[in-house]
Amino acid sequence: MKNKIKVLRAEHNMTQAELAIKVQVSRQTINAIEKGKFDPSLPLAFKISRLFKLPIESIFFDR
Amino acid sequence: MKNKIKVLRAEHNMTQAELAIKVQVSRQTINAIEKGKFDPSLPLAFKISRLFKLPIESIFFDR
DNA sequence: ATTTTATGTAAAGTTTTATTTACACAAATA
DNA sequence: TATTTGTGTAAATAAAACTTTACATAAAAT
Repeated sequence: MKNKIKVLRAEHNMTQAELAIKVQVSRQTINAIEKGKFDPSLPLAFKISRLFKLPIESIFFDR
Repeated sequence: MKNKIKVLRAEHNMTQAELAIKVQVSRQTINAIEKGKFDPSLPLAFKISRLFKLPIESIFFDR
């Protein structure tokens, strides 16, 4: 599953570490998700979605 | 995290077993998610969302 | 030129999600 | 009444998400 987190971070001038703190995970977790190493849990996807004020479907792509 | 899967199943006249087959998980996984024992993975949430043709946010509720 | 900041990555370990097998029970049906 | 169907649940296990610690590197700032 791909995602637009890196772009959204750039648009919001936010580092991986800053985003990690805001959604309460480790920086490595954000990095891994951005790099496609694994998918976020549903609750984490919701947190990211709310932070950027965008629907989950417009941030994460299943296909 | 709560969800409306049981209601959506009812509306679509679908058993837990049928839904399980359609989204390719075990019946017990569907039951556990309906009963709130755990949250689905993001890919599974997407599958359910596509099946019922509804946004993830209208099926799953973080708060 | 040196230090700081941001990112990438790796290994070991914990927690959460999902599977498999199995059984109990109620309601519908034969 | 006996059987089938749908649901709830449990224990053992596997797989995936996430943490922690740690190190490497490139770019930006001092």
